[in-house]
Amino acid sequence: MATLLTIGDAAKASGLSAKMIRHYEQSGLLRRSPRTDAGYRLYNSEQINQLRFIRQARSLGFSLHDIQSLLELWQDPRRESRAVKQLAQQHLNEITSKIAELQHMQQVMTELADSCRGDGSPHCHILQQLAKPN
Amino acid sequence: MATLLTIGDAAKASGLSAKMIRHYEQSGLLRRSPRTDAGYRLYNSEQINQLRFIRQARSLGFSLHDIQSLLELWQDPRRESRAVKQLAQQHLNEITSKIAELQHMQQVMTELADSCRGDGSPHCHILQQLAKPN
DNA sequence: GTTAAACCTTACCATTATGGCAAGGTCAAA
DNA sequence: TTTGACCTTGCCATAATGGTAAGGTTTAAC
Repeated sequence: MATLLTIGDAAKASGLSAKMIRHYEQSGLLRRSPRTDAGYRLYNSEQINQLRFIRQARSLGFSLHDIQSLLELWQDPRRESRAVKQLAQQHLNEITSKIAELQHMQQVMTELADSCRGDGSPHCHILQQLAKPN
Repeated sequence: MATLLTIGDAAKASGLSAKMIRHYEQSGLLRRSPRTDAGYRLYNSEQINQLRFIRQARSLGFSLHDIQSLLELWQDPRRESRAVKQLAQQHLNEITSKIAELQHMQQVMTELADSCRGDGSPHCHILQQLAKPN
């Protein structure tokens, strides 16, 4: 039984918002979905799987652009896993860079926060540091 | 000697782009700067210091919204360092959250990447995992 | 059978920080 | 005077998501 879901139910089933599902369709990530006579979008289980795929990839931080590639690879029986792994590795590298950047901020911010009394006096090492010419 | 710089030189002196300096002015972060008769913006050393302050706060990841507060505190001789520290601590918490989130992605992505052969075969654990109903 | 709630549709606006481009004015040096 | 390097404003774009508004549809209750 090809159960067809409207967008609200598809959203619940996939964990995405209806708003985003429409957006993905409009930006070419998803094919234009079949409609009822009234124009309501309808989703079958295959499409729900695709939505879940997108949600999981998003939760790993993949961009929609990368997800488009991942979807194409997923649906291509002649793909080479090399291509998938390369995308994954690139994304991993970006994640690692961002972590490093944030950790640097974290370190400096921790030092700054520790060096500020945080009381009723105006003296504040944080502001002093930010104001330093450097 | 109150040396006055045009926006390009102010940009070089502060490490910001001219575009962003204009944007900061337009969004209310900076007071509208004095102009020449021809309408060119002019910056004195105090304003250059303010620009540097902004750049350093940006490099620590503070939002422009927070920077507005920091600038106000900086310029208020009756500030309480408590207020500054609170902003810093909040920002630090956000950084820490983002790091945690990214580290989670990093861990999952590492496992996924490791589980993919990355060769010419179509078999790919990464795609399998993304496609899993979960 | 009508009505009301809960859906759905599209379209537009907002966010955040930054960059690009275009059309045009200004200034300085050759 | 011309030219190149500036400056101006204004508009558009990015990425992913949310909000709102105006209006059509479906379903359940009365």
